[in-house]
Amino acid sequence: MKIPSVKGTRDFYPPVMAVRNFLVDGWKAASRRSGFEEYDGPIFEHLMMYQVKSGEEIVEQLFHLTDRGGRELAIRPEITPTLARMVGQQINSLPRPIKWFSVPRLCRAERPQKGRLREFFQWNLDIVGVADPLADAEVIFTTLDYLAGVGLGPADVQARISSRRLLAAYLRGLGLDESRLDAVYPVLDKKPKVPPDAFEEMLRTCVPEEAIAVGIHRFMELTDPADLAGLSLSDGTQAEAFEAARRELADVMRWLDRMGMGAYCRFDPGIVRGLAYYTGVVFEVHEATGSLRAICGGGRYDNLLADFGGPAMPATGMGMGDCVLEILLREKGLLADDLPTRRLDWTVCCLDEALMETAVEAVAALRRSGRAADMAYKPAGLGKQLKWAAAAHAGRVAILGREFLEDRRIIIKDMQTGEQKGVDFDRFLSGHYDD
RNA sequence: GUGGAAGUAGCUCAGUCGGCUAGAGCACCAGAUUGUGGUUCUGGGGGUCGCGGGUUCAAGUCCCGUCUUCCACCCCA
Repeated sequence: MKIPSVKGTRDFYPPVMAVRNFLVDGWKAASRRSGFEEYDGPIFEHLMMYQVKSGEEIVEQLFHLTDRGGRELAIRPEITPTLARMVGQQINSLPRPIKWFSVPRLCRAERPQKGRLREFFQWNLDIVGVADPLADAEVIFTTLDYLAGVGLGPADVQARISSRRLLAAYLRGLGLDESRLDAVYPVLDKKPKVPPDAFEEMLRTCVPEEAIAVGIHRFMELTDPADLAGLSLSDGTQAEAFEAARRELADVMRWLDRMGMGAYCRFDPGIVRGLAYYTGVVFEVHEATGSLRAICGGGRYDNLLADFGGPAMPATGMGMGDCVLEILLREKGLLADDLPTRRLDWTVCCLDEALMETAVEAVAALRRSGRAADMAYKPAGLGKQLKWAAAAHAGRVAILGREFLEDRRIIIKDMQTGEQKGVDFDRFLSGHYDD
């Protein structure tokens, strides 16, 4: 009986695995360049962990199971709750600042579509314990540093940055009650994604008050953060909060400019982020034409640790999935379609059955010395073996043939230059591989 | 969860009005090739035509169901 693969999953055959490694290795390298440390957690957690801050619908999109002890568990759909748990458990002994990254494998029981599967990898960056806008800027910088490193310029991708705190202060300042904010966020989040009149209708349904709706429009149409100063709020307390959030956002933009990423960044009041998760600066990186879904998203979530029963602790972070990124890189021609699946320093060509033992000895010696080396299981024509060596991206080839039978010499061929020379096999075997 | 399209070799696909033993290219394996690199030529393996049912003398082809994939919604931590 033939068993099919599971809906929304991928098989990573070596060439596909090479692509995945290309993405993951790049993520890890960028993280380390910015001083982040790697962590990971278990692939499943108590179901409750995801019910704490999520609604029914999100729980429906979890793969959940009951273990033999009756525990309700779920495969992780994100790693931030795990991070919050891990940090909370050892908060008093962890050196600060906590700058951690991870590339977890995540699962969500959603319907697969372009740029979204049921199992995927996601690069996560988080800085815990730093309220300074410099930390937000550093998360965004590291994200952009990676994207720049794989060849995406400011004409290809743009970081759209805004602030939940700014928006909240503004909405309260317009007279919108605190309790209604969570209902308004998803509507504003939709603005760039739906036609103007559809947005208008959603907004009016949610905010019937003419004056408030007009005020929201004024805010949503801004493009220059400097214009924020021109928005006046009659409520003194909110005006103060608004001003504080405005400075904070301006600081983030200023730091990013200093970090050489100014061309990638712009203020976009349409960046709200769907759920009531974020508390301050929020951002998304989009492909310039906006044809794909967001490449990544993140922001400040100062309440999350406390929500998970930990201490109050400021935090800011980012998540980037592999699916959309791969589509984008492919579209832009930035993904080689022949990434090597292995890279050998040496292959050994054995041309004579009588030399098989010597060939195996040579391969093993190379391997024991730390070099990647391989050989065929049976002697074969030199042409065929060189073809195989080229396909395996071998740097050099050691040829065991008639020279060995004559006077124990082997031929070493450099596959880049094509140059070759004869060397004494015993000298070679005693460690002179690179002479 | 809703709607649309598609499923034929490992991959990309052809297969006429329902009619002969279901084909091509690529890939893979072997040989030509008994010592020099992704060339060329020859040969080979590989198919329950997604699966199940129906109509028919006859189904890859028509009908129904189902599964999977892709696309658009819902949602997006």
